Amino acid sequence: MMQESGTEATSNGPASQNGGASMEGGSREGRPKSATPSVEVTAADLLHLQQHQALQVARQILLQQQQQQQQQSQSHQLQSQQNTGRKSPKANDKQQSLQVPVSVAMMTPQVITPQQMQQILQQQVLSPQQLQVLLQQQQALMLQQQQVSAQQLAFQQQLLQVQQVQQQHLLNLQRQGLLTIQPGQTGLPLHSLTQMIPAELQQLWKEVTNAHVKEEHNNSSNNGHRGLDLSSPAPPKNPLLNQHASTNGQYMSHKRESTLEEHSPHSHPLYGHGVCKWPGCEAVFDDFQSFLHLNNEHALDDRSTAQCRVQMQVVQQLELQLAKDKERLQAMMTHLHVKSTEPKATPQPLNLVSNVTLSKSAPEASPPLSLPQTPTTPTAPLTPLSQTHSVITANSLHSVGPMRRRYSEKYNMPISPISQNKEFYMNADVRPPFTYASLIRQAILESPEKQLTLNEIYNWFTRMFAYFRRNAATWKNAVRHNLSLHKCFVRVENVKGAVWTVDEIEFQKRRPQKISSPALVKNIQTSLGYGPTLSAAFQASMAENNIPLYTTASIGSPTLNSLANAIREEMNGAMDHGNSNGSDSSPGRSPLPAHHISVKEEPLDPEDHEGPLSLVTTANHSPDFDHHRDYDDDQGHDDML
DNA sequence: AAGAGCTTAAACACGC
DNA sequence: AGCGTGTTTAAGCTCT
Repeated sequence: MMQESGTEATSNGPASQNGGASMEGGSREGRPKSATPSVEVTAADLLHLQQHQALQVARQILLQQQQQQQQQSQSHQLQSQQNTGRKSPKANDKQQSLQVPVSVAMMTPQVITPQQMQQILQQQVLSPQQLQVLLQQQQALMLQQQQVSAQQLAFQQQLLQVQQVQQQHLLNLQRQGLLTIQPGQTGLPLHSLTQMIPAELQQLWKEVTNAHVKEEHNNSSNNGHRGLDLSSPAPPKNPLLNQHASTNGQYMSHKRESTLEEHSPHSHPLYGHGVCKWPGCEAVFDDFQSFLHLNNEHALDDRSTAQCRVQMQVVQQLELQLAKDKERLQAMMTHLHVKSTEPKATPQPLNLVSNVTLSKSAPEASPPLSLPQTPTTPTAPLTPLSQTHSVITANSLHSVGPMRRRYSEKYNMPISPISQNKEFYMNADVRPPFTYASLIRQAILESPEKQLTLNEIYNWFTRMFAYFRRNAATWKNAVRHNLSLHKCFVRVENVKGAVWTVDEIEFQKRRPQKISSPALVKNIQTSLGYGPTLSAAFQASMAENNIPLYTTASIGSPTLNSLANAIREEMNGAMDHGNSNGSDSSPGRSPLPAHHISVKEEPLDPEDHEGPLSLVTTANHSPDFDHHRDYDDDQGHDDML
């Protein structure tokens, strides 16, 4: 597949200068050497990610299906029950998945739980057809077309609401070039997304659908494979279905119209400021009447369905992220002993605190810095932004990312979240946003004895970062180079040979790089971008936040995410000045060429003390990768040369 | 524009 | 001779 080529290119050899690295690194870094167009790579990677995701989803669905099958015998009985008691029982997963969205949407649109969303999403991710099939099933069961219609309508409404929230994100993404959706072809990306599903997924799908479909639908005999083909309109299997399912065009149009009508004149969730807010569609309409294009352009079809799915995913991710950010905020406030004026979310603020204390150097605990005020303020603004972060799964990211972004390192703030990052970097071929020095330090500090042999350091790199599983010659050379170059790394002769240790004082002395406001602003702008390829900053922020860019779904979020991060960073930066510490080191060149965003993350997860690097693992308190610095730095020596 | 930090590449030395 | 480990130097970038 495309991605393959892209990936391969990347993975190629280190031999050629950056070989693989160059592609990723090169392009990302904007180095002249790499010839690979970053854009292409990005696209390919995205696809790759999408596939991964699709596979996962497929597996999940398969499981669900299996469960369902087991319950098949009961299904018939349940079917009758469905008509009456929907809320109840989850006797039948499948049915539930089908009904949940609908029924829930109708009653309490916003109350849909993540799980429900997930279910819906999963089902849909595979294919719109599946959704349709499900709907058909219901219909067949109910034999009440009206009901079906109502359900779809409700479902759509739900989707619309969700979209309303996320709409902007998608648009931003598009602007960045991540999504090349154009007004006319709103759904292309999505299509590609679903269409790119690998053979493996197809098989899975077949298994699932065949088993399911055959058993339940005699007439659907050969549709099993269709699920994947989102691009093609779903062939009507069920007469009833055809009426609306295939319709997209008309039947749904009617429905949609009614939907529109339901909204007060000139006000529709998908219509704002004279622009159609449908994801990827920025069609301009002078008047609300014209906006009826919604019925034509965004009727129920594969494309729209796929978009809805994506949107749902986005929302889901955002919800998760929001929850996280709330937690983070709470933790921050708790840590700073600031009484929150707002009702914040969950507790568990301790995390942050604990982290701090954990850091060995923490002692100096850096004065919480002068953040005091920040916390409160940020809340409001951040909230919205924070939503952006999509919490995605590690694997989803694509490797295109820019390599190192040191931003986060610069500031003393603990960087992001990370427990997830850990996994993220372990699985995603994404370059961690830290300098080699920082990574090496981390590796050493994580070791029980705070010392490692060169080979152990290598192993740590490969173990913790998928990115370092290739181009060994390149990064190993860099590791050695850094060990020798930086005073902070001390070689100690050992019985067995030599081991490397870290001289924290020296490490802290490293000159920190701060990002001035102007720069920050600039970064933000670029990241918001309107830049062609997904801005490095953007990626960086994602990486640090653990946000994989995965699917197009998350698409929109990143932008905001980076913005949010940038803001946070700025705040941090301000504080930073106070305590300069540079701990962090690393300024490495951020590979992000022109734009970077300094993403600084804050501590969010308790577990993650560290930034992206956080590696994980270390379950033990990691030596504070970042915290450390954060706090230590204050010591005063700082650097700033 | 200069200086600094970082990454990458590469040459070279040493020891096993 | 080959490989791993270390050290250095140099070039190219980005950021301040």
